[in-house]
Formats: sequence, C-alpha cells, structure tokens
Amino acid sequence: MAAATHTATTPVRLSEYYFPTLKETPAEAELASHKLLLRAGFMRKTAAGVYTLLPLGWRVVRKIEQIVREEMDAVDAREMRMPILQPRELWDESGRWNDYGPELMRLHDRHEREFCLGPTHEEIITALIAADIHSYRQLPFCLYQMNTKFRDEIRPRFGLLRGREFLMKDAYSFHATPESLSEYYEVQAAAYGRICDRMGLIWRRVEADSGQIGGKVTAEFMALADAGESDIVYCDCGFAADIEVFQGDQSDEARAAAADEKQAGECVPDVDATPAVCPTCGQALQRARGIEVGQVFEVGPKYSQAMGVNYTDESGVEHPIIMGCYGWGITRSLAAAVEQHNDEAGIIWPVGIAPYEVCVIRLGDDEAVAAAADALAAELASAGVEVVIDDRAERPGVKFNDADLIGWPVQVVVGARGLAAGTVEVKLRATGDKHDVACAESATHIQALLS
RNA sequence: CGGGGUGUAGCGCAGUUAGGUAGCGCAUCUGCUUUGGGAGCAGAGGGUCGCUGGUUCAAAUCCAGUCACCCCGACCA
Repeated sequence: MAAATHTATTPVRLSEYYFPTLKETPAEAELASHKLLLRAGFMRKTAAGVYTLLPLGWRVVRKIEQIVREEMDAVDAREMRMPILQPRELWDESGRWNDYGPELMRLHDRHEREFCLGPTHEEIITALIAADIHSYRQLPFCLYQMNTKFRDEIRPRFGLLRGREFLMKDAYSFHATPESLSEYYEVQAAAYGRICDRMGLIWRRVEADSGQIGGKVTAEFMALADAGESDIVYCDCGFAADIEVFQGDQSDEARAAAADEKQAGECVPDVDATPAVCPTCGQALQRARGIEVGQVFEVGPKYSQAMGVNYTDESGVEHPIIMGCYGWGITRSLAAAVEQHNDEAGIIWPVGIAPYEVCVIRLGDDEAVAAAADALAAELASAGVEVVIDDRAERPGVKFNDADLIGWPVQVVVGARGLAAGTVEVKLRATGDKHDVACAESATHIQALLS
C-alpha cells in the first residue's frame, strides 16, 4: 500500500480540522499550483516568498520527506541536522562570504558578530568532518539533512516554486577517489529517479554536464511542466538536456567540424531553426519546460581544498577529500506535483503523497447515514488506510466541491439514497470514475483500489 | 536593480478622471425554509480607504514622500 509509513488508526474528522478553502482565487497567484494550494487550504502567504504551511500542506511535506528519507537511507546516506544560523568565519574560509553575493541572507547578533542563514551547507559539513576524518579507511560515506534554507531571491515568485525560505534535502558524500565519487553519484541519481516515481512526477534526468574535459559533472531532475523555468530537449530513448547546454554542445561540435574542414565563415549553425536530433539515437528531439526538483553534483575537491580537509592514503600521502552534493527541493517538488496533477476542479494528488488517501463524504446528518459513514471510516482506518470523514454540517455541494478542490484520491459518498439500496458511491479523483459498491464490500473494495 | 501595475471589510472588486465624510458580490452572525454538485428569503455585524506629511471649510479621491505586494527581465534548488 502506498505511504505505509503513516499508519492511521482513527479517522480524522473534518469538522475539527483546519483547512480554510477559498471560493475565489487570491489575486496574488498566477500558476495553477500556487492558486490551488492557497484555495484548497494547504498554505498561506506570510511575506513575499515566505509561506505558512497549514495542516494539509505540512502533511504532504512530511510524506515527501518520508519518501526522500527512505530512499536516502536505502543508499546508505545517514540523516543528521545542521544549524541554519551559520557564522561568517566558515564562509570566509570557503571564500563564499564574498562570492555568494546578495542572495546570501546575512545578519548580525547584538555583539555585531556576523552570521548568515544557510542557503546550503557545504561549509558546515566540510568543517565538521575536517575535525574527525583523516584516513582513507574512513571513506566513503554520505550524510544528509532536511532543513529550511534561505536565499534572498532577487524576485521570489510562483508560490512554493521560488521562495526565499524553503525546505530542501541536502546530502553530501565524501570519497578518496574520483572513481568512488562517480560510482556513488550514479547511486544517488538512481535514488532520485525512484523519489520522482514515488511522488508520481513526470520527470526527466537532464544532463547538465558541459562535456568539457575536467568539467563539472551534474544532472538535474526536471518535473515536466509548462510553468517550469528551464527549457529542455528530450528523447524517447532517455536522452535529455538543458536547451542551452545542448545548443552549446552542438555549436562546439559544429565549430570543431568546421575547423577540421578548414572552412571559414559560418561556424555556428542556427540551432534554433534546425530541427534538433538526438545525439544518442538520432530521433527528432522534443522540447519541454521543466521544474528543477533535484540536482546531483560531482563537486570534487573544491571545498576540501579551500578549507584544507585532507585524508591520508595507503602510502601516507595526503589528498583533499573528494565530495559529491545532492539536493532535493521538498517544497518545490510539492508544488511541481500539483502543477502536473490538477484540473478545473482542483488538485489531483498522486496517492503516494496525498494528505490522506480516502475521504468519506457523509451527506446529511441522518442517524443511519452517520452510523454507516462512521463505521466505514473506522473500518478503513483500522486497516491502515489514511481516511478523513467529512462530518461537517455543510450542504452536499460544498462537500463535493471541497473534496475535488483538495484532491483526495478516493472519495466515498455515504448518503440516504445509496443506503436505501445498500450501497455507497466510490469516486476516483484522477479519472472521475464513479461507481456504486455494496456497503458490506466497500472497505475491501477501497483497499484494493489503493494497493 | 530596470520596466509595468496594485494597495478600499476575511476574499474578490467598484468608487479616484471632474474632492462633500464609503459601496457591491462572496464569506460571517441570527431566524425560518431547504438539503446528492459551492441554497433561498428576511435581518444584523464588520472598514485607522497601506503609512506619513501637505493643500483645502472638507481628502479614499489632489500633491510629496515612504512601505508592502504582484507581473516582465537579469540571478537561481
């Protein structure tokens, strides 16, 4: 069953929940994900690029975190926690107090000591392990955390997609050799693919490697969506690349070819006008926009050299430790999922990250109806299904509309009309499919739908 | 930071051009009716018109300053 880690035993009553839904779209929102997360009561804006996550939104965050946690644990990364408040001295060591620029959120304490709010944690973790890691025998290993990050964006926008405060998982691996790093880099990348799948994302792994010898190796995980800020090209064979990187590579090749043939003149083809062809399989490439939800990166010795973090090899020679970094945007991927899964009525949560799996919609307050709804919800809950019961004193239309807006994967309508025939109505949010099921079989039927 | 725009009730908006003491829809509260896709009728409550200063007998409206927020661009998980 999906999300087996959240074992529910008691149905949650919506009459006592907190999910203020809005009939009208707040004027501040443009994107579907932004509008819907506000309208459906998942979050509220506190300041530009700063959001409060309400119970429904926080619950989805925790589900995403749990998926990420399980996949990280599965590749032997160990969860830890680093401070958000970081002293300037560490950032001076890496040189980034100057290099990071105005995006670094800076502040000072009452004694005028300078700090920043971490946008990422390479400095902290590098300094941390420098004190304890000295030998090749202690390598490799990987540490990660899920934490709030701060970036003073020039222009925060699109709700959770580009905030100044956001949740990110950041993992850091440490190696003795480039081979060890490359091997683990692929292990992390594979884990990222599984995270995407479990979140129900439509995604592509985009090679952002420039191809230059000695260049950095990095791949971005893109959730395909028109609202995305990245332009990518991709192919059915699995090839995908950032459009600019791709065009750059194509130009380089063309330039090299032109040089080989000693031809003067047009050495840079107009790649925009040319129908692009997959360099791997030769098929025509497709174009799309993507939301970057994760990135894996072979950093190498950059920080360890800057901060003097070395290990001693078998022959007693010191080398800088080689690092890999792996970031996953928790809140951003939440918004990306909504961006991919919605319709006119609201959100359509993939079961794996839905705030709850089933909503039992009780129509009216007739005693027999209430008893049947309670019994069904209780049976589902005791079977481990995450279930809410809409026991609010609202009219049916309000409940139906809220249910579609919030996007519960499965809705079960319990009303007097159905009970008279001994049935309840089961609706699947994703397909809109509705069918009547005998009361006695409803719980098993719903569990089968979720498995 | 450049360009464009918006701040009036919890939300969405009108009113600003031609100054005269604030209005509409939704939401909220009360009552009655209603109850399978955001109900109807009747009544009620709720606003320092972003903030500061100025002009004027009089400012939501005119002038100056300032803050916040949104969109396009440069930057970025």
